[in-house]
Amino acid sequence: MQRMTRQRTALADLLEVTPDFRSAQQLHQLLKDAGQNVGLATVYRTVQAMAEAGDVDVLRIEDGEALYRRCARGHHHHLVCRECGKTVELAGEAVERWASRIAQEHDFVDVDHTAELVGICRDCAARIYGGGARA
Amino acid sequence: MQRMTRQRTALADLLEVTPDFRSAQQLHQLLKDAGQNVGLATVYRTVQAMAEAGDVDVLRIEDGEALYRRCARGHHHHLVCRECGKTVELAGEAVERWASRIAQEHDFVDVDHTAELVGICRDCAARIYGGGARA
DNA sequence: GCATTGTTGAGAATGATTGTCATGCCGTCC
DNA sequence: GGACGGCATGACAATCATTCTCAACAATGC
Repeated sequence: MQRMTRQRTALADLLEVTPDFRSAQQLHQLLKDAGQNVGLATVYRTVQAMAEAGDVDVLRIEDGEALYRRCARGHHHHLVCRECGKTVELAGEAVERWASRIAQEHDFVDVDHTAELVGICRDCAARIYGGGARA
Repeated sequence: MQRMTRQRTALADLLEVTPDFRSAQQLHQLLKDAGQNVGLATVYRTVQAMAEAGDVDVLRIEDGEALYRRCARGHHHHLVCRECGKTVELAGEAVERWASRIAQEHDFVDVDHTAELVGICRDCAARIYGGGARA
């Protein structure tokens, strides 16, 4: 049984109002800043349970650190701004089709796939490149 | 300038004959087993340099550990068997088109993407599922 | 050969994540 | 309302991949 504790409520509430991907360490700090003391181990445990339950998405950045974010149920992908963290959820049917076609072509079964896009959003591009066009 | 040292040669030779993704720790152990003592730090440094140069591919497994593998030059994706590690390199033009279309739709620039497929190859499927069909 | 300078390696340091286990609190039953 | 059983918590230790440090080393150019 999943008990609804103060800690889990606090973390769920925090994720509800946090639009960007955050590490477990960051979430722990944010809770502390908000006066909600929640143990680091509890943050890790809870966030992992939520990931398994499909309530949050997990993203691994370049150095292997795990980032979490509240997400819509169901399979989808992301487009993330590497500057500000702004995230767009993608249905990505084209990717599903590609993955299943490749799997068939090579006689693979039970094929899962990961597909993430990382770029720079319009606002950050304007700020960084001074509004100039850039491919 | 890049000097050709005994250590780099040994690592390059090892990667040349290693078809599957291996962690830096594993590569270090394999070198030791082969009588080629190469420091762990050197393995990490060398493998990272090779990754930057595009001579090896990097793959992050679920727990964040980095795996390396000799690869063809140029951008491509992978289809990996989660049982035996068998790897197929994919040109994946469909993914490139999808990524660039999504980037345009959302006004993102400088968009990189990752896309990896993980499944079970025909041989392993036959071994595991007893040769029966399975989607 | 010899100097120059990038490279190596042993071990310490880092930092995220996980394990430990006594204590605490939620849900339940009375 | 109050007791109880057991999952949940948290402070801290432990783990483990990866990076750092820096003196000793060895390619390369001459």
